[in-house]
Amino acid sequence: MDIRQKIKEDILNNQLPRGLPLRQTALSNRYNVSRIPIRDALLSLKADGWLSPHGKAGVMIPDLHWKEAEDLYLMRAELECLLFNMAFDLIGEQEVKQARSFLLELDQKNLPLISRGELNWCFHNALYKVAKRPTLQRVVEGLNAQAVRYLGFQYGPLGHREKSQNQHEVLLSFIERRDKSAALKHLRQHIEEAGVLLTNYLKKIKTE
Amino acid sequence: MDIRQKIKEDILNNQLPRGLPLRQTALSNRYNVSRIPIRDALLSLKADGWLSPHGKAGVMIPDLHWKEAEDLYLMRAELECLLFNMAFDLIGEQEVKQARSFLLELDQKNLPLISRGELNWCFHNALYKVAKRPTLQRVVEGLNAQAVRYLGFQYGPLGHREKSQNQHEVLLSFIERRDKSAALKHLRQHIEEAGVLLTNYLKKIKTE
DNA sequence: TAAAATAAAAATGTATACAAAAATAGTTTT
DNA sequence: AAAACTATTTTTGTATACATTTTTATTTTA
Repeated sequence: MDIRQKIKEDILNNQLPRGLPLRQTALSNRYNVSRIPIRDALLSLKADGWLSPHGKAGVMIPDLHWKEAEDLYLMRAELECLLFNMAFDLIGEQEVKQARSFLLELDQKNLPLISRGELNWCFHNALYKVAKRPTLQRVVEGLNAQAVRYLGFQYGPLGHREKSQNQHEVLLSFIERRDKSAALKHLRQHIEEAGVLLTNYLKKIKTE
Repeated sequence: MDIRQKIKEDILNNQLPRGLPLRQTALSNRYNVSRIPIRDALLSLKADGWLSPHGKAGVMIPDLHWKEAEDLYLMRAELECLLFNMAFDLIGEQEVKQARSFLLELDQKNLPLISRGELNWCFHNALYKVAKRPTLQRVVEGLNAQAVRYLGFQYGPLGHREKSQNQHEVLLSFIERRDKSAALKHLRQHIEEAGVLLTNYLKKIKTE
């Protein structure tokens, strides 16, 4: 597996220090590769919002912040509805079937967070991809990837797994009935609700 | 100046071959640096949508496509209105003044395209930044940076410079009158109009 | 002749070595 | 004692060298 992915997992599982600078040499020892691929990974993760600058040259793992979560979910709501709207008429049985298969995988317990994030994106993307809008799709994919940093709360203290799965099912049923406006409205609510729950939780634990 | 920026300029000015793979060695000779910083720049530009994959490992300069332009401007319209809405009540004389100074710079003739792109972003950002929403701002900045690839059309055959400048002025006057809903509506129209003009033009020259 | 397989080449990816820059510790000065 | 400067150490950035992969050209086979 590639370094970038390993670092993301280690960030999610709190295996790397938060706030302190990540040292390329230390990471190159940890993952048994030279500094070059480490450097690549750090630059790339910084560009994707998984790392932030530390001082003039270093990078660090940024804190999770309600403002970031809120922004990510606000953007997801707007852009995914835009994309879903473009896709809707082109979604066929094929896509619904594929989406359902990802849903089934998501039902597994003890799935690593990063896999949950990927599968969740695969579900949504199975519906979006028929729109054939690569640029919009790429941005939306990036937002979903960033939101993964917050998944520990959703599947942990917020216990949002079951509700989210139900909403996914309902979305598919609206699609099968070809009820576009209901599907759109439901998708927006699905995203907004997750965002509000997460944001409020983050605000709360901040003040405590 | 850093390599990344130079490559962007050379892409805009058609100094590099479109569609063909960009060879790291060739670029390292062209810019008189080793392959490592070239590689960094190519990876980073690929992540930002300025380059696309070519084959299994290489990168190339992607064609300009109406679909991409349309997506970029649709996203800009949604997200910038979101951000502007958050910023509006916090925009003071300071910010309007700063925005106007960028507008003045944009009035210069014979400004390189890449500078026009930067100044245009600076104008918008001068208004957005008071919202203090780094995540949303970063995504919007990325969209603006991608849209720069299409600026050659806007300032060339479309001759959209003057109109755009007028719209910027009108936006500032709505802000000074503290007319939020008019300002918001106008910002959306400003972005959507630019998008529609660009998209239609790209569609047209495609079929000719 | 076209397709598949193989061999040669050229390109990218990674490791190590070195240069430049940044961070730290120590010293001096006020 | 605090601030400012200097020297040292550490860290990142870049160059060169090597390994691996990918691409291209050639040959073989159907």
